[in-house]
Amino acid sequence: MLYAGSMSTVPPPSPPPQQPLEPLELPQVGVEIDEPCLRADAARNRARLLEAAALLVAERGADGLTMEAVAAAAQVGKGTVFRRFGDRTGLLTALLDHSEKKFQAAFLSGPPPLGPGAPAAERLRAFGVAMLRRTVDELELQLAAEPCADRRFTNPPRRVLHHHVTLLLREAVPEADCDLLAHTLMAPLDPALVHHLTRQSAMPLARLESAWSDLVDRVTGPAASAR
Amino acid sequence: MLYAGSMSTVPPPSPPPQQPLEPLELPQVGVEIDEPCLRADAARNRARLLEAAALLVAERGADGLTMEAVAAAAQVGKGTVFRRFGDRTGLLTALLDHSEKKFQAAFLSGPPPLGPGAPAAERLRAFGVAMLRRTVDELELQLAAEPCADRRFTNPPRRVLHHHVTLLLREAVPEADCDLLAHTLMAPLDPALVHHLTRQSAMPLARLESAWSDLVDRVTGPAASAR
DNA sequence: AAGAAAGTGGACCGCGGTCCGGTTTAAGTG
DNA sequence: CACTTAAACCGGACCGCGGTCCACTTTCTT
Repeated sequence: MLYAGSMSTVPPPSPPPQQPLEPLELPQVGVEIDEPCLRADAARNRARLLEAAALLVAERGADGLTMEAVAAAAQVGKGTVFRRFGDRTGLLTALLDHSEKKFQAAFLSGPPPLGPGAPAAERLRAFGVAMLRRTVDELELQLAAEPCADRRFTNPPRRVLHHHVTLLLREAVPEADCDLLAHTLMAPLDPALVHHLTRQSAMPLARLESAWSDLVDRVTGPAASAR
Repeated sequence: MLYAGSMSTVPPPSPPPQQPLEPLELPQVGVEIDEPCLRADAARNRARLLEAAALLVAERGADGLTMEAVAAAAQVGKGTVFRRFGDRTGLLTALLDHSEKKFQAAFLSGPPPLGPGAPAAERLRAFGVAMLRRTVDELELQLAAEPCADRRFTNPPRRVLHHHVTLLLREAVPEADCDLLAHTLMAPLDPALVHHLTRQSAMPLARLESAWSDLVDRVTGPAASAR
């Protein structure tokens, strides 16, 4: 439970409560969040849905994953799917949750150079490479799970990654605007871009990796005081 | 006519031809493309549609822009809207076309430092600032017009911008992988990010601008030969 | 046992996108 | 100019999907 992935239900389904301030807590590294602990039937249906979804994706591709289809395959009402996962993106995200947590564990507490122990710049290099590999592996799902426009920077997994990069940057280049720099740095790891480059432009993964490395060098290098 | 904006109909509407190779020519800077020159009624309807669309956006916001609504407002069939603009994104893009062309003209042939005549790094700085301003101005439309995932890097306007940045980078840092670097550099100008930062995080525009400037410095600076 | 909370499911809605029979336009042709 | 014809265009019925809603059922607690 590194960031309270989609193991949990979509926040408070709907009814009364809604903390007025800090509606979304910045996911602290390694924080534990009490899982809502679903009711028996709900948990059963959740499992069935995930299983059915994975099956559907496997045999028809991510585009073939229809909310209605997955509901039918799991012998469950359509409304149940939405109650559990919020929307289509939520379902896709849940499918990626496993790998997401593994990845988080790797860079939060795994062995160097990805995990703590190595110098920041080196960790950044390792981070990009690992991320690229993971993205390529799950390209189809990652692409399908990408939320549309206004939620692209608001979803928890993304915020965890961004937060991590920000911390590393603060260590490597304390004088920079690390928050913004982190956003920039993460751009070449974006699934949509990776897809465009590797699939539509047939660019070898190695080139992406070396470009990432160069980028880290440039960014963590001296802050050319030009201008 | 800088890149054959959406003044033209969606490519060849549908029927027979389809050049097997180079289905989308990289928009050369300043290239002219013969406009299909619509039939009289088609041109009239196109104008009406754009007018109606602009009106609808003005009074109900970009989210209120429905293909059916704009068709009705222009007293035209729904099919016509799709035939003319391909899809919703196409319509939104057409609405932005005017400003797009103006912007292109500014950095392709306008006065320095945005246009030719200034050193590359300086042009890059100007480019980012201008782009940020424009994006903030038309945030709502830009956001709504953003194509989903797999077409985000394939649309002509984006390619023109990317091409331009690539050229400037080649001038400023010939030893780098300028194609990829351009993608990275353009990330902080992405409408979705700008929206997230300025609207959802209340970050002042000035900070984005200065971060851009710093970024250009870092990127065009010495390629720290670490590693 | 009984009430409250949580969960369920399928009818329903709106919108983006497709399709195809009918209509209009524009370029020949006598 | 009148007429013909083929291509371009039009429009609205139609489809599928994502998402909502709410009356009903199941589970949990005491």
